[in-house]
Amino acid sequence: MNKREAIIEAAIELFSAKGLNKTKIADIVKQANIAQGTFYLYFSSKLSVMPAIAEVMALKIRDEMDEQVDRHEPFPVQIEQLTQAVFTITKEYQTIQALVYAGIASTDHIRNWESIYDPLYIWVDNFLKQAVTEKFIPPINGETPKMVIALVESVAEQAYLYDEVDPQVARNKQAAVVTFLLQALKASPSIS
Amino acid sequence: MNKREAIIEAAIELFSAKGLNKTKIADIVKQANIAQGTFYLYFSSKLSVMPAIAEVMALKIRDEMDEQVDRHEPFPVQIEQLTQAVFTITKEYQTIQALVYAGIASTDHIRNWESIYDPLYIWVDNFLKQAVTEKFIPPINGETPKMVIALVESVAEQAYLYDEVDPQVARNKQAAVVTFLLQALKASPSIS
Amino acid sequence: MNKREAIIEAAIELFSAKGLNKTKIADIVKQANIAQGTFYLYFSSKLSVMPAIAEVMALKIRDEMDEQVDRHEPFPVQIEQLTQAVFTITKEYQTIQALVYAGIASTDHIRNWESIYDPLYIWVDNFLKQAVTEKFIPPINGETPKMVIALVESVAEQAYLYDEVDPQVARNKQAAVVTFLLQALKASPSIS
Amino acid sequence: MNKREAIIEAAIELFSAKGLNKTKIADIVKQANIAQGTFYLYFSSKLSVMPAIAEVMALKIRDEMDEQVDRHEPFPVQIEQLTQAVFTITKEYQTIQALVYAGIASTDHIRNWESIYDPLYIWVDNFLKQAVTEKFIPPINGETPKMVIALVESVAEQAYLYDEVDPQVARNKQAAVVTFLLQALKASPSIS
DNA sequence: TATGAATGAGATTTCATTCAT
DNA sequence: CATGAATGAAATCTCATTCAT
Repeated sequence: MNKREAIIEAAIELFSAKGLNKTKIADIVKQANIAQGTFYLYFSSKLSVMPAIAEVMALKIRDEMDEQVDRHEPFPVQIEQLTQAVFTITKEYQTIQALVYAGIASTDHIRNWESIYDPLYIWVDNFLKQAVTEKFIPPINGETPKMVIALVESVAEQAYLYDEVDPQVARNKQAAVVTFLLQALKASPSIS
Repeated sequence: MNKREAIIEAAIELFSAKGLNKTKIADIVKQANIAQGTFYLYFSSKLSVMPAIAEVMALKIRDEMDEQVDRHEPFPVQIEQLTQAVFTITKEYQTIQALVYAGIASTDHIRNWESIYDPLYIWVDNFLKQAVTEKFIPPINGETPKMVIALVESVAEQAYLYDEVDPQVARNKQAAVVTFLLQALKASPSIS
Repeated sequence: MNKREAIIEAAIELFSAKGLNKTKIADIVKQANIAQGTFYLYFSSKLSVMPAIAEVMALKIRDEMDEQVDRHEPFPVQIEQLTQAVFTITKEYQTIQALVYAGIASTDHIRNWESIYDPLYIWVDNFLKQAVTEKFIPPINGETPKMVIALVESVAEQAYLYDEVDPQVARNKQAAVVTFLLQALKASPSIS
Repeated sequence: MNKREAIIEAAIELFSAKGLNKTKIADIVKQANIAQGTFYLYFSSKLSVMPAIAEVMALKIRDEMDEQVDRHEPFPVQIEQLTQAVFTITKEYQTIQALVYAGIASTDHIRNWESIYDPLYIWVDNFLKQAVTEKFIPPINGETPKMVIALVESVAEQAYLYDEVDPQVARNKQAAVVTFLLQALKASPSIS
């Protein structure tokens, strides 16, 4: 079994559950079933795992979108599917997005951090451009993909972090963000 | 002199400058000019200061909005002023904003998060409702104020977090978020 | 209300319940309903309360003996009543006897510590001498009173400290110590 | 070299010399020649060393008895030798004995106290049973071994705890406890 | 590569004591 | 006499990191 991946997986799980500060390297190695010293063969410190985590998380969201979004559906449905993908991942991995920020804030500017999120940005960018091509929405600004992701992630976090118990609350928030997004993107009313 | 406030102020200053992990309680008490033990009369740990900081930050943003937004201007201008307020505070307290987010998310004092941000939510809610009254925008969803804040904060963080030197980038992002917001709110085109 | 006594009473209760080390002066003053600083008007330190406690405890045991022992009963019954008195107090104030030792061991030899226990020794000494006079037992050694007290206290502590749950165990131990004592004192078989 | 044993040995030495409160964990690790953190690999706190110390002390007393008691001597002599063993160890480890007692009573690790003293109880139990077999004493109660130990330990502590300079006092107490015990055990008068 | 006991610097935390009110 | 917030020295404890195996 790949120990590097085991570390990343363990770190994601523990950071999600206990937060960055309360997770000790001792916890990570225990969870990953490796020896204390082995950690340092793959990473130089706790924070140095963060970029790898961010990368994995970005891919998880992208793949979830890829899986859930059906390009044959009307555009508003696709938008709903897209938000659903983010909500699903956020629910499973709680606060990882905030932790990524924490990682950035705690580090002395990691190079090309943004590029780690590129696969996700590119996917959403393509998604929106195709919608433009298909005349579902008017041409978009270059910042739009990032804003779409940021918005949906923020709402998803608020849905699961603070209101966790009631699933209806999450559904309301998701509906609201879908509407908000469709308006922001000036989506043509679907013919349905 | 209020020692509790001195601690919060010192913590904001030091967390901004050195980050959460590199700031020691010893640093905070030194900065606040109090004894080591006095810290524990007011807070139980370093992280337990975060909610108080979040409260202060929410008020800072609200007050900045209150100051910058001119209700006599056309609505799109007001939206620009509102985003400007968030960008101003985010720029000044770069890391604190991410830290509030992540720091709080990393602890278990999260429960009252929503109430901490209430003053800000209420301000934006009133702001939008007045815009509805004045027919600048159609009636809004209850989740809209939170989405507006979340969106603008996310974009502002992305603008300033990554050590980007170019101020033009921030300006672009701000312009993009203003446009995005106006569309999402279905603001009537200003007459200008 | 007498604050000095309030402190002693609070200390007995807390030392019994939490032990010497885990009891803080802050706990004592809280329990005694006085201010932190007030403690130092009556005692110079936590340990300096110990002699006062020992004094109170010795008197408690003596008074309990005085109350329970009926001089008109046959001697073996009186011995049983005497042990009963010790068991009663030990049960109520758990480990105080051991704590008194701890106090001694933690201090740099308190003067005339033994004299604090004098009232109890004297009572038992008188009790035994009367039994000698009444020919219940042959003449006793000067150390006997202390040995009687030490033995009964030790057994009582073992009864309540480690075997606490089962009341039958305590009863067995008490019966055993009564028999043991009667033999040690060479008590004449009672006529019953 | 076994670090756990080094810690226990160092703790015994230092608690004897300086008492429980004045002995710091820093002192123990220095004496044991290990690093500060290593202490916590073996014990969770200063007090949690006490049960281990108690175990060692019980074994010391048992071994001393085993060495001093000569089964070929008349029974009263053996009893004297047995008490002598306790007095010897108590004199050598004055404060430790009281500390074991009080220290253990002050914590919550008490549960296994009886099992810790088991080796000693078993030795005395065997000793007394052999005396029964050899008709030196009539059959004994199950509690008797514990009472014998408790009594002799209490008297020995009283003899040495209060800094009494006069060795004659200790000798008197020992003689008294021997007589007391022989009577309690209903030992047949030796033929001498 | 992999291990995990050991390290020890440096962090957090405690709490007896003081002192201005 | 009484108070209790403030103190800060000194303690406990943590945990990232190392290194001999």
